[in-house]
This record gives sequence, C-alpha cells and structure tokens, in this order.
Amino acid sequence: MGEERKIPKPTIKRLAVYYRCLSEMISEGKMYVSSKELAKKLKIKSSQVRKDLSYFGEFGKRGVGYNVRSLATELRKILGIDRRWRVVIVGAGNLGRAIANYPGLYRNRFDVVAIFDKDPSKFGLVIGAAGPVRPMEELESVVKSKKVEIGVIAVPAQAAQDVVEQLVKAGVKGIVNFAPVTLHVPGNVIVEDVDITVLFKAITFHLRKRP
Amino acid sequence: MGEERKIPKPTIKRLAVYYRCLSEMISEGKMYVSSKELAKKLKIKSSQVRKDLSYFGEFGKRGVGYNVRSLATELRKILGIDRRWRVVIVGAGNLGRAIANYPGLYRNRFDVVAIFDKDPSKFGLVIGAAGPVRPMEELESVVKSKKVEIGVIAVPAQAAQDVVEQLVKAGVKGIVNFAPVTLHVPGNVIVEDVDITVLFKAITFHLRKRP
DNA sequence: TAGATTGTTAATCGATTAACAATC
DNA sequence: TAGATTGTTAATCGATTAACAATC
Repeated sequence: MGEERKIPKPTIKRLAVYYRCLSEMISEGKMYVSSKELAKKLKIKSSQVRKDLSYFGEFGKRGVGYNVRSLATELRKILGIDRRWRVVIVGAGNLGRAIANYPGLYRNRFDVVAIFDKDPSKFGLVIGAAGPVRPMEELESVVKSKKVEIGVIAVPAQAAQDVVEQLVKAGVKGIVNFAPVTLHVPGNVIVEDVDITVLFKAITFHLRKRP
Repeated sequence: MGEERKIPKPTIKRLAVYYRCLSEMISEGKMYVSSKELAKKLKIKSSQVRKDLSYFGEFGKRGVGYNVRSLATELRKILGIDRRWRVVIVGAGNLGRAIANYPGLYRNRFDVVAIFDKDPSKFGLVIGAAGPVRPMEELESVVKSKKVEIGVIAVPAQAAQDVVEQLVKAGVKGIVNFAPVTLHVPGNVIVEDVDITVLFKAITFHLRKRP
C-alpha cells in the first residue's frame, strides 16, 4: 500500500484559489510572491498557505518566496488542469445556458461540448460553443463519442437524480450539481454541490434579528 | 455578557439543507421524521442532525422524531427566513439574469427587486420580476428606497471590488459573490463566495491521473 | 553576513461521531 | 410495558495556527 498523506478537503479548494491569484499575478508581470503576500490577499494565514502546498512538495525558495509562474504550473498539475476537460450541461434553462456561456470555464481549461434538455421547443437553439440544445436521448452517445468526463446538473430538483443516473451510465466521472437535492452516485463518481438558496440562507442566518 | 454557544459554520448550511428536505416532505404530506431518516437522505450521520439542532433548542419527541411542519417553522426562524428579504443583482450578463430568474429564490423568500449593469445597451431590458436593467448610478438610491439587504455580485472579477464598495456604501449587509476574487468588506458585512471554476477544479483534482 | 521566508513540527482549535441515559 | 428515538456528553477525528530551525 502506498503511504499517502491525507489532504484536507478545504485545502483542495484553496489550491484552486491560489491558482486564480497566481494567474492574476502572471498577467500583472509579478515574478515572485511570498506566502505572506498570498495570505493577505486571500484573508487567510501564511502558515495555511505553506501547509497546503507542503502536502504536494517544496515549491518555494527560503528568504525569497515562490516563483509565480512555476508555482502556477505546479498547481495546474496538482489540480489536474494541465490538460483540457470536456463537459456537458444538462438543462438548457437560464442557469444551464449561463454556465455554458461562462467564459471562466473555457479559460480554466473546461470545454463545454454539448447541452441537453428534454423540452423539444428548445432543441436546436445554439448555445455558444456548446452548440445546439440536444434531446436527452442523445446524452449517452454524445458523452461516449466526445469522451466527456464531467456533467453539470442544471435541471429542477425532481429531475436531478434521474439525470445523474443517465450521466453515470454514460460514463461521466464528475458532476457539478446545481439542483437543490442530495444526489446518489456510485463511490467512484465525484460530486460538487452548489445550492444557491443555501448561500442566501447562510447570509440571512447572520443578518436575522438585527435592528 | 450573554453566554452564547458557538455554532459551527458547517452547521448553518446543513440547517438550510434540512429545511429544504422538510419542505419536500411537507409537500409529500409526511408528518414525522427521525434524525436517522433525515441523515440517510442527506448522507450524513444521525447524531450530526441531532447535534446541529441541539444548538438551537429541543425540537423532537423521544421515541417519535420531529414533527415535519413545526421543525420547518423553527428552521425558518433560525435561518431568518420567517420573513421575506430584498435582493439586488449587479451584472446583467448571463449569470446575473439567470439568478434574477431563478424561481428557487422567490420560493425561498428572497425577492429580487432590481438588477443593474454598466452597459447602456442593456438598460431597460426587463428581467422578470427584477424589472428593467438599470444604470449603476441608480444603485444607491434604489437600495435605500427599497430597503434592500442583500446584493449579488455577477460582474467580471476586475469590477467586483468596486461594486462591493458601492453596495456597502448603499447599506447592503449581505453579499453573494459569484466573481472569482476575494472581496474586502467591513466586518459587519457577510459575504458568501461561489467560484464556479473552483468547483470544477475540486473535481479534476480527484479525477486527474486515472486511466 | 543580515534579513527574509520557507518547510515542518507540535500545540491548539473546531467539528464530527459514538454511546447512552432520559423519555415518549 | 417494550421499542424507538431524542438530547447530550465525552471521545475521536480533522484542520488550523504558532513557532522555529533550516536556508536562500
């Protein structure tokens, strides 16, 4: 058995945030950055930055900091975005179309290669690079032929579990779920949930009962 | 000083998820639910459910479970959604418009009362109940006159900090941030961040280097 | 060299879970 | 009553932070 140090889950998302920050710095022409600087920008502790990176190797120079470009390159490898990934979106409502058109995805190496809906009145409508809205019947064949790895759920809650099963059957291994339900998937499939209304409630929890 | 038990941050989001689950059960006509049932549905431990609720009171009946409707009522109070909240959206691109039209917000007691953009070609375009896209110049007066408590940032990263400052100046106390930047706000303002590309990278982190 | 900053250890802090007496 | 399930305590587990020797 390979001894594998366990990575805290929050670390993974912070690595993605470090990467975002480094990308900015690259475009500003910055050459080196210290854990202290990075931490300040992200409102965390510098020891947190160093610890997060230490799970994966030694990337800095003592007394100097981190080379911005080479740390960005390392983070791309760690996060798996040293190559492009193919994505399909299920649900061509407002949210599905917004995600299909979100420029941040392409820039961060995610290619939305198709979008699906069950509503025939939407079929054929072209959604940016994702192409025409396709019927659900084509999901499996498109996922397989285009070697799609990631699916996005942008359908109403009651349709979500059914869609997930179709995605999993077609061979998708990662799912970004915008539907307000807890999905059931096989153990080898990774799910990230975003429930927009939950975010709002986390805010009102703190704002409630103020003057 | 009032002795106040500290609430774990993850607890707050789980409460919102319990509420979501209970809402479903209400519409299914279910009268009682146990922590075990709720836990199973959400893929967590039943002791987690009970502990989360215990921070706020005793809501169950031993041997029986929780009354679905009354627990939902309690959670509404805890989460602050025993009344409606007013929201403005800044940025009338694909994402801003999708959020303005998201039916889950209205259903969960959030009213999107206005939407803003800096692009004059969008002014006047009507976005559902949010009404016409308005110029940024109107932000402060609308927030004040409509007593808006929550702002949504749906603008590009480089514009986000500036927008935040306008929202805070106008009196907004909670912000849902979709822009890929870390915002700087006064201590009394609550921010919830969602970076969509970070979610995708959390997935590729796990999928990287598989066959 | 002197100053700065890393990588890592150990301590602390925070969150989850098991276990069980209380009680419906 | 017997069976079920709560509310809570204490133990465990996981994540963050301070501190500092190593070293650029």
